[in-house]
Amino acid sequence: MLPTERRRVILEQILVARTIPLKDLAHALAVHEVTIRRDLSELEREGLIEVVRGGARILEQAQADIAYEMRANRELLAKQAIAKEAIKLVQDGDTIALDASTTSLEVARALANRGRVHVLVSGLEAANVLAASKTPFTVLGGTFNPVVRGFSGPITELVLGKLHPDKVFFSVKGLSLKAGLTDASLIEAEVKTRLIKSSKSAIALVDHSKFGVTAFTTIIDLQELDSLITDKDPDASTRKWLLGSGLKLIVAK
Amino acid sequence: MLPTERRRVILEQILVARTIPLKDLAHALAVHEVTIRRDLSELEREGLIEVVRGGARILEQAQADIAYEMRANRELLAKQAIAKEAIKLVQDGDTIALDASTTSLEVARALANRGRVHVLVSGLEAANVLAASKTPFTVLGGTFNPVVRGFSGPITELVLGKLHPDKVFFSVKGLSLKAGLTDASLIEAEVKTRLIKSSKSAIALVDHSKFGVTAFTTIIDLQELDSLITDKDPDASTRKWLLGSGLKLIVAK
DNA sequence: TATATTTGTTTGTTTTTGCAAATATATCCC
DNA sequence: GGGATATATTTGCAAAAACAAACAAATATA
Repeated sequence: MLPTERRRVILEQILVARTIPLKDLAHALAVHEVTIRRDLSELEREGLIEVVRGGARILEQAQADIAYEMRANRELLAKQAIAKEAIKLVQDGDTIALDASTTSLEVARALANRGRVHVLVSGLEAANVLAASKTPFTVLGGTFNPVVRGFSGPITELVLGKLHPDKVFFSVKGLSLKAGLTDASLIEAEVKTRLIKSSKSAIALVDHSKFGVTAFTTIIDLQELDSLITDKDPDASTRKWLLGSGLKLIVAK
Repeated sequence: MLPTERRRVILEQILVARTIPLKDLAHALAVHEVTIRRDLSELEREGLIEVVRGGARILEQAQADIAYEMRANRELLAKQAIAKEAIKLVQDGDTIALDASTTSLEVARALANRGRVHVLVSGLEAANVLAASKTPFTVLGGTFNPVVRGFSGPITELVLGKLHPDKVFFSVKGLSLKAGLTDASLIEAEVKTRLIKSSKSAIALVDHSKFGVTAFTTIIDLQELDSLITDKDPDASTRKWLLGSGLKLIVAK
């Protein structure tokens, strides 16, 4: 088990148990106590927990942040740049829907202090971020999917049938000429598709690492997309293809 | 139990009871009296309490500060004891619904490592706890209510109309002879009422601090309740009234 | 292969805890 | 009030647990 993974598990345990003996952690993770001790002081240094004699305790104020901090965020800068562009499209009074992606999470963070919008989220971390702010928001119900840390399934679809947000921001796993916008799992793709179809305007958030990637299943046709925000100019042929379908291409600097 | 946690409990007990015999603490926490004594002098050294013969007393000046710090964990031991009893009622394969109360949050923590159940939650913290565990769960959708940190509103009700959990655990603000089970806000009460009506079995979680309290609005009639779990024996007349309506009264030790 | 990082082991120190004896304080009874 | 008695507190000590530091081994990385 990787050290970062081990620390993530430790955080999970502490989140559930609130306070936990060092011995239990060492036993559960099958490593020496010294290792756990070192992990704990590292986590304490990050301000996530408090080390006490015999173990560790959760910091009440960090409780909601922990789930978010647990995620290694790849391409964070790119996602933040994209999120910054995304909220420029938001107008007062809008209802904004966000999928459960990490890019949308950055949009949630950017929206958090904006006010005068209502947000519809399908991801747990986004809910935590917004709960910590004053932004009103609604959670799509549904069964929790640990992989994407979002909600999906029949309940989600039931709710989506009733709601019609003004704009939906969503991310994808891949963007390629041959397959269009693709995602890794059918269930998640289904939620995204429904979100997009129910909303008045759909904006895809696609960082450059997704260019040329074809994931498992196609989400929607390009024609249904209103805008696409990315952080780097795509190559000429992709660019031509994108613009050809009439969408607005926004490249964050 | 970790030493720091023990001291927190001591402080909480003193805060609740204002003055408490040392013997009771030693017995409740299952440690030697001298240990409690040493804890007390430590707390006294921190200026939080005053040690008196036979026990300790809260310092009026510190009371406000402590109360704030402990609000989140108030009656934690009682809630944990109740939660422990609650999960004894859970059977493999059950679908369990939890309201957004802090008592139900403790039930979520207790359920977290149990497995073989599906949980339906209406509170954000419970969702975070279950997400950190391996327990499958579904979130009722709805608009976030910052006061209770849970979801409510038309979306919640839409979802509740479709779901029928086996057992619902819920907490109340007050339990009194004249008004029955009461809660503080209409919106939250509405969610609870719906949850209870949609589920096959309703179990109220009522710690002793709720006895004799009448909050704003009545949730349900006692007749609709299957069980009531508490941490202290209610007085004779309340007890008679409760048992008279045919419910099962469980007192956690 | 060499270097850096992580993990485990050993050893010594500190802290915590329980027990018991000694001391202090309250309580009762006359 | 003056013991006698009971109860509470303090103190010293030893066992156990937790911790820190230094070093060795294993693993990963260049």
